[in-house]
Amino acid sequence: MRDELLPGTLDMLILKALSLAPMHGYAIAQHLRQVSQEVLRIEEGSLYPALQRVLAKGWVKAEWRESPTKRRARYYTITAAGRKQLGQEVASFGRMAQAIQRVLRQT
Amino acid sequence: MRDELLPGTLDMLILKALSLAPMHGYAIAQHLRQVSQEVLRIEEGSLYPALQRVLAKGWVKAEWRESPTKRRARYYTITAAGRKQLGQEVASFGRMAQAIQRVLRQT
DNA sequence: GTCATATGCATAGTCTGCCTAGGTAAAGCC
DNA sequence: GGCTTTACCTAGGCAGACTATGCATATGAC
Repeated sequence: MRDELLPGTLDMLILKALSLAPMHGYAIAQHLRQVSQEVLRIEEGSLYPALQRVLAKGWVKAEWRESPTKRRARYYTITAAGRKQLGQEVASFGRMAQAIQRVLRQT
Repeated sequence: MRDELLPGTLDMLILKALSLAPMHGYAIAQHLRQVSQEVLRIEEGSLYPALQRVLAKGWVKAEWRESPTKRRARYYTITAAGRKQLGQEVASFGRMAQAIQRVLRQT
């Protein structure tokens, strides 16, 4: 088990964050960290490759803008395909997590 | 997201199964599949390398015996270190799963 | 008898995907 | 000027699950 993340869930978490509002990469990491109460800490070396992945798959669109702090930032927006993918991943995750919980509850 | 498993949880699931009773590999796979109601399907190419791993780490012991079906089978028994590891992994998984659920519940 | 199926173990090679470690750069504060 | 924070990115490595394959034995169907 890794320390910061359940492997395989990163794309889903990114899509979920973007389903609330368009965000730039750094803000996604902060959002996840905050909402998860510091449990999920997304490293930059994980985050940016993941964003390239979801971009390449057409689940998000990207656009360069200026962040509130005046720096250039790449804003990502979830697409319709991305929302569909998100739904599937959430369902799949729920199924898995429940199955694992069933195993762990056994006595 | 892979189809059959949340990556990173396999060792934990194996240790959990063995914490109930010593078992051979094939039986572990069947047990997990059954308890999870067919959701967790452990492929043999995942299972046996995983058993080697937990064996190498001292979390289980192995012993050749005869299975109820008269075939030779390698029975695994969890060790004290294995139980400790299991406890840590369960705690860690719970923390992660809860954090992810918090993210997914956001609106 | 033999053929299929289920049981049981194992490895080689591949691929995905996260991590470590590095680099760039601008804004704000002291 | 130097430090911290914000913001992006890539190269290289490594862990771990998957596919594909091979071997062997017991049981039941035919």
